[in-house]
Amino acid sequence: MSESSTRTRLLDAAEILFARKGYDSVSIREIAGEADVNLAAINYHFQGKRNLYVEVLRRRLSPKREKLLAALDEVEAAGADQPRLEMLIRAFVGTHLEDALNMPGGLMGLHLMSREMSEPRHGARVLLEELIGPVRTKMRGLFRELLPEAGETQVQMITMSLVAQFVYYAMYWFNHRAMQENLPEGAASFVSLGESSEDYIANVIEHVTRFTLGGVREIIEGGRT
Amino acid sequence: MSESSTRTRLLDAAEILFARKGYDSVSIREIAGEADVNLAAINYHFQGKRNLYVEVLRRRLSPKREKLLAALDEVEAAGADQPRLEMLIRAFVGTHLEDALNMPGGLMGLHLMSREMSEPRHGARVLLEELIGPVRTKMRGLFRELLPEAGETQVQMITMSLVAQFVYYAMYWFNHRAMQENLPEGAASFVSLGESSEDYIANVIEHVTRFTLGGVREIIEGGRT
DNA sequence: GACAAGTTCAAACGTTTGTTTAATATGACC
DNA sequence: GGTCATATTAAACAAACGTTTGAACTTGTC
Repeated sequence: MSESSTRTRLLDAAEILFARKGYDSVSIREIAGEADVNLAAINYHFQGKRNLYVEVLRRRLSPKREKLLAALDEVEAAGADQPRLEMLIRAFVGTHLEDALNMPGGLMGLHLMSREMSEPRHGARVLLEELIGPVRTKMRGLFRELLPEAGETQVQMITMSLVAQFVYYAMYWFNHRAMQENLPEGAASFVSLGESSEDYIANVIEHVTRFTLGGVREIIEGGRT
Repeated sequence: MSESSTRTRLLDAAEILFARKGYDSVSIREIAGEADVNLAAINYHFQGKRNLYVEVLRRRLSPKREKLLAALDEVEAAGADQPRLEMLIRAFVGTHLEDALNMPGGLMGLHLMSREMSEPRHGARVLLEELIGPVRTKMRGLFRELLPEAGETQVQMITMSLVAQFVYYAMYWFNHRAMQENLPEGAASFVSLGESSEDYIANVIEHVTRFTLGGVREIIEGGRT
């Protein structure tokens, strides 16, 4: 059935389980079982549970960082006649969500990063060093160029509102089935934004982009009727 | 020192620890130790760890629900000459964040609910039944009244973008110290939005309200140059 | 003071946890 | 075919987990 290496099978199984349940709620026996691998293989290949977790994160970081920086480069290179602010927002949200769709395990990777961002524990250091730091530096530079009137705090909060949205939407995609199951009988049903993940992601990208665009305009130019 | 009852001390300690680390990462020994209470008291008063968690959640739900519904009632009663959309958004965000500030343990309660929303596990049912359901019903009604042009999906996504932001800002408030500590030496520092929690909450309320207002306008009225 | 209900306590229960060990299997190279 | 590094395996390890037990201790009532 699965011809991939023990190491890869462990990473794949661990990624899914960590994303779904969180670090402490997953036992290495569960991971080994899911990967159809002997228990001790985890410590042989990764020298412990924590390092397996870090490696799961790390595997997604470099590709994602490169894609993000490349997408931002494109925005940077665009002419001033183009809607560069909208391009920036769409590139940022789209890159995060789309490679989550196209890459095997990508959605899990995004979900895992979202989880780690809202509860930084075992992988915060590597996440900050290898992904968030470089990307945010470039994002800030672009924002400052495109929104020269904006103050430093405004740029920070705009970025947080932007990140907050796709992090939340990513988490929601994973959790809303479980939530549906837990629903009491009479309760209102939850949001359903497309049957497939393709539909969902496309809808979210479009919505978050436009919503953020409006938010930025209100923050920067607002108050002038 | 602490004259409160064993039961209350357990709820207080558990709330802080569950919010900070998550359900599975906290042992009942840790809780009992923090509350300065014997280990077995947890099972005596709460019949188990899971039920303690549910009771921690439940303690915050009713007051929060009443405050939210009351705040929304005020908006509903406001005259059409007032900026009711802005009032609605500000009431929703403000109620969530402000009673978190004024109530002892309130910030922990908000953080705990944020966590449970992004990772529904042990308390999802009670959270949905007792808080989210009734409040969302009223929110939807108000949105439909104030934004008659908006479709059902638009209202849902606007609400999610709104919730996403203050959930993220609540989490950020709790985590950014830990993140700071984990920062590598050369890395860029994180956002600092006010020294005190009062400053932080006031800034966040103002920002999220205006950002969301702009987002809503763009979504509903946008596309017409 | 004695009884009863409610509460706290130290100790132990059986599981499950992450990790380690030592033996075995596998595959490449000479 | 023998040799060696790499990889996998079953078994065991101590530690930590949630929970239970039964005795000790309060507290209120007569």
